[in-house]
Amino acid sequence: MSRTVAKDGLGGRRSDCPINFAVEVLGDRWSLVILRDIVFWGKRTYGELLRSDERIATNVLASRLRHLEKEGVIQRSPDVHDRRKDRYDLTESGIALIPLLVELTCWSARNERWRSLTHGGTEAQHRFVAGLLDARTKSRLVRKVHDAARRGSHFFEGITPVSNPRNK
Amino acid sequence: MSRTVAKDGLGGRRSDCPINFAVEVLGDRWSLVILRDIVFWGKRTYGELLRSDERIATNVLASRLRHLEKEGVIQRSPDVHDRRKDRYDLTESGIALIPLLVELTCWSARNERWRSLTHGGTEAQHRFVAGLLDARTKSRLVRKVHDAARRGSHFFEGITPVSNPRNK
DNA sequence: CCGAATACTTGCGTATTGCAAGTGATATTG
DNA sequence: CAATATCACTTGCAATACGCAAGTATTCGG
Repeated sequence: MSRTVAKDGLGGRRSDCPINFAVEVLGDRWSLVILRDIVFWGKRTYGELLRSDERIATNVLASRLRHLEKEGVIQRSPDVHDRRKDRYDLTESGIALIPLLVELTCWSARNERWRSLTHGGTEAQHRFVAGLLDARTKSRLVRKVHDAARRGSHFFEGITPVSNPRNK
Repeated sequence: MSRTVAKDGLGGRRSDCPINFAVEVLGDRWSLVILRDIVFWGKRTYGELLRSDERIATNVLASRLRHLEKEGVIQRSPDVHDRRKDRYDLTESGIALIPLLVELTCWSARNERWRSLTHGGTEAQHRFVAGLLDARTKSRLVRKVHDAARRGSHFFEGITPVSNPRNK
């Protein structure tokens, strides 16, 4: 018996368009920010994700995590060492989002409105963003982020983040 | 005199993160769908954009167009041939979003949940999506979409779209 | 056993989206 | 030139999503 899909064949989606599909999975104010924290900073628990620079509300985080799990982008599992905790790991489909996250970064990196903001963060972050402006370096970086994710690790491994000044 | 920015240097943004920046510009249920119609189908007027496959509500379209204009992604101008109409054209910043739109398409193209939907559309659309699965073809396609946009044209020029069966 | 940590839920106010109808200006038709 | 159609919206209202503060159940460490 195959997966249940409405008789229009769209399974409740607004259309069969691949861009619309991605928008229905990721098109909100938080999903991609959550995935950023998982991919680049290795956050894996609810509490870690809650402490994002952008200060996501606790009920919204819960709602987005369920959504992303339902869409097959992340997978929840109990933490074996601490039974209070759950882990949220990327699925294959989630790992496949890395080029998209890089492309978002790349677009902002070339955007004047973004560049005119005050930028904090670590040296590693600045070098990453600067590297994306060169095509060769960029594809090398995508591979690195990808490899880290496959190892169950994350890109800024070993780097201590510097938090948003607003959150002091 | 420089553009006014709040004293935190973030100009009202939630953080200085480039991914968050892109999310604040594009992270909603409609912005990328509107840009898809402009880039791939050459829609330029309010009425054309209103007739999207996904059936955007008229007030929401008005709101999103103002938002995208304010964010510098599109530019509004009166139609010289018909004074009832306005044109919405991509800015440089909007053209720079093409790789992102392609990446969204690419992710869905590899996603089983998307592939299991019933797919309509034209032969040209199917060939485009299939082409994205090969890296060489993909970068050639990005260039083609880009070139069309620079000419003030669009990728599926001359192709008549087939509409969503839901909208009959 | 007890206080702290963790992953949530609940309640409530505001903002965004969805739906249907209406409006004023311009273009087209007879 | 008058009637009608087209076009880009606006308005009103309901439903959903988001933001904020507080509370709860379970587990951990001591």
